[in-house]
Amino acid sequence: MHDEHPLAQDLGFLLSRASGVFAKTASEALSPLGLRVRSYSVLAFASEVETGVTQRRLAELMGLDPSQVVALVDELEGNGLVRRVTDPNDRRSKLVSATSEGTRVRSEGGRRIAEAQSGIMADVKPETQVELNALLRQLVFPDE
Amino acid sequence: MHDEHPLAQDLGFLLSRASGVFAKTASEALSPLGLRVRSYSVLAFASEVETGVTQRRLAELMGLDPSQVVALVDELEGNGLVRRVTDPNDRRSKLVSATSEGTRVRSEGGRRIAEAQSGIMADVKPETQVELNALLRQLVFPDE
DNA sequence: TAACATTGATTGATATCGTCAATTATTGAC
DNA sequence: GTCAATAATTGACGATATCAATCAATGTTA
Repeated sequence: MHDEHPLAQDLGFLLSRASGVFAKTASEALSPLGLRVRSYSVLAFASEVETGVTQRRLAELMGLDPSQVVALVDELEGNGLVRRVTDPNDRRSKLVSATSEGTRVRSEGGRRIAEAQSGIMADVKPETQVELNALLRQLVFPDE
Repeated sequence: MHDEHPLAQDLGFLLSRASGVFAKTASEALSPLGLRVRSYSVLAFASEVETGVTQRRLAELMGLDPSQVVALVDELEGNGLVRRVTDPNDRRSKLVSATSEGTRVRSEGGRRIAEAQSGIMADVKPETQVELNALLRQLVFPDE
């Protein structure tokens, strides 16, 4: 085992690079749908719950500044993929939910991404993939 | 085990978020040195080999467009942390190498990052960390 | 050797992303 | 009823990603 790279041990560096590999693949897979990776993520969260998700929660889930969520939802709403309604229980919040068209596009996007990325982890044992998934989830969402 | 998040299974999403956690930590750790994460990475690679690294190679290692490397090296050179000399064997290439000051700053940066990130993986078994490292390396540098 | 394609570095343009400060509307607490 | 806290929004600015075009040097080939 050689480690000529000084950053080969640097987990942050490796995560960033690995993330880039996936992001690039996903980006190309989504491009025909007119979606970016970010937009797709928002759409996916908005598709999950019938009643919708607040933008505050979206920012939290995605690790974004709330102001970025505004722009993302603006765009998706403009394309008719999500709707944004004031939460009747708290009129400060807006509930973002997918339209039927949004739900359809989200599914299509999910399929495309899965297909495009299927090769990346092909050499990795399934149980290792499961372990990796659990590890990252614990790291990203420690409270859940 | 509940997975309320639609993207909880999405490895690309998790990698991106995890990468963000590390990047933010590293960024704060490096800020007192006047370095960004990217600059530090370039400096680290430039510190590794006495003779220096070509910018082409830097772009490849870091997954960047060559034009981004130009700006990064410009900045580091301006701060006296690296030097850039024409490769005598191929006058198209520039060899980037760390100055003595650059080597010192790189060490200091490495220490700061390690300290700042020590807590993040504290709950993860050492052998799992090793496995994760190997997995990501294989994914990012499949040919090495 | 002269013509041509390729490569490495560079510049510039454009779109996206990250971070912060400030504002407005609404809610909660005292 | 006043005041602090919260959710969304806008605007600004620097950082990042991507791409096209240029220039100098090298490699290829007729």
